[in-house]
Amino acid sequence: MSSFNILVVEDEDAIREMLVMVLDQANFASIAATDAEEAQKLLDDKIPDLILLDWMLPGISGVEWARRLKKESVYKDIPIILLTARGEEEDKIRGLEIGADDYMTKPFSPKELIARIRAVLRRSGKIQGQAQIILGDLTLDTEQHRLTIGNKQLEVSPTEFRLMHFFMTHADKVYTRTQLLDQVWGRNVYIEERTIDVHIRRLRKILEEHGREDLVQTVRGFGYRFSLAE
Amino acid sequence: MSSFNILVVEDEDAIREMLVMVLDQANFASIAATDAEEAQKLLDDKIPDLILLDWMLPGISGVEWARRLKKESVYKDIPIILLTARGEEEDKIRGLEIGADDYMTKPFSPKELIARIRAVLRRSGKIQGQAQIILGDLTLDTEQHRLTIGNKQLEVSPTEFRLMHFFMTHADKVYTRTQLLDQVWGRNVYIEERTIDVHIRRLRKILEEHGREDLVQTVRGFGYRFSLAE
DNA sequence: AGAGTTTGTTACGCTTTTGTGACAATAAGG
DNA sequence: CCTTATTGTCACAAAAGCGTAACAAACTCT
Repeated sequence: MSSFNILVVEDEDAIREMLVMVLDQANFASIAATDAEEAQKLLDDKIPDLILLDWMLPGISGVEWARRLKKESVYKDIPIILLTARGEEEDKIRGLEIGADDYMTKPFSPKELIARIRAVLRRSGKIQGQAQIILGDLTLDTEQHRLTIGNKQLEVSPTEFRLMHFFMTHADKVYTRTQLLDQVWGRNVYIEERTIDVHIRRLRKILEEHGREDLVQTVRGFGYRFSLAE
Repeated sequence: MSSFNILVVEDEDAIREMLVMVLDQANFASIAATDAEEAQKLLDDKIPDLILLDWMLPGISGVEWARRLKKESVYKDIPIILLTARGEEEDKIRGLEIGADDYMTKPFSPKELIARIRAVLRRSGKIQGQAQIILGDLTLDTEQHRLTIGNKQLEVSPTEFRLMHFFMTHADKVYTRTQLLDQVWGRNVYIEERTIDVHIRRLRKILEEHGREDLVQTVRGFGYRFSLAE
């Protein structure tokens, strides 16, 4: 995996250093700034693949700077992950509104951070995941965002697509509802486990309409399994 | 589904007791200490699967102790979840550097705690034992949650699966009904011992339907033994 | 703003699972 | 061979787990 360049904008020394360290360990190259002005200079020098941006910054705030970036065509495609100490929903919504690609609430584990960075890079097309997952006559194309069975295309909702994507990349293994929530919805989501059942039901219905009956299997007392077998 | 051993280090009595109680209910075995020194002794005695560590401790602080642990190869792989009171945000960040695996801010819900513990154990790979247990032509796959004999799949209930899992991982040894209840059902479950007999019967029936007669053997006066021999 | 989708939650009914008591069968020991 | 302790088997009721529909909230897209 080639190295990516990540711009860290964070005014607190301890946190900034920690971030750089974590990134380094995960084989990301990083450049760091303590405020928006400094960051802007680095940006002019070299366009990074991703920006880790603190919400609160001296001078121009992180959000404000991000908003400006997203308006300029040169920068608007750089993915931004916002960092904030407060886990308030309001901030999150505002952050995502201005076009941030993800949002991390401090404190976060290094592993989670890295995972999110990868996810964002993947989404923005910088990391090429496997574009097509093929299982039997099922094909899920992440680039085209299409799910086909044979040559027929299935109409699935975003959640169904993600669920299907997870299943197809983790076939034959049983997952509990909790695990599915973690993996498909995200770790810090607060959703009833029974909701999974409903989504499974919807997925099954779509699959049934195309003649596939037993792809999603119930393992009573444990969870669900996606498998071509049996 | 063997129980995990969790070391709780917390100086406030009420919280520590609450933790132990919650863990117990979730079928985790726990040992508790009130300070780092005491915890170290317990650690020397037996390596736990996870440590729940209060940030603030009398004497050596939780962070300091954690840092030391992470430097010693014997201990460095034990996952640590730090517990902190609200309003120590900054400190928590610093805790990341020492390699804690997660954080919990007091007060937290038992549900959340258990969820995080599971997540950490899952990440660190401890929750996944050996995926496949193979004994002769019997295969039990915990990931796929399948039990096969030759290439035929056996339809077993959750309890039967757990029982079979225990038997296959503890073949050739005799277990009393009490032991089986403890190991397969859980320590704090109160069930009649004769119930075991019924489950054994059900298991035998399924095995018989697939031509295996004497896998589960009665040792009169003691209990049952699972064995391929005889 | 409004129509149509998507998504999460809840409630209800059905099926499977599970624990238990009753009784039959079996083993042990004099 | 008879008595007693132990185990095997069955049937049943309670509980748990799951599928499904219906509803409401949130989100999209024009």
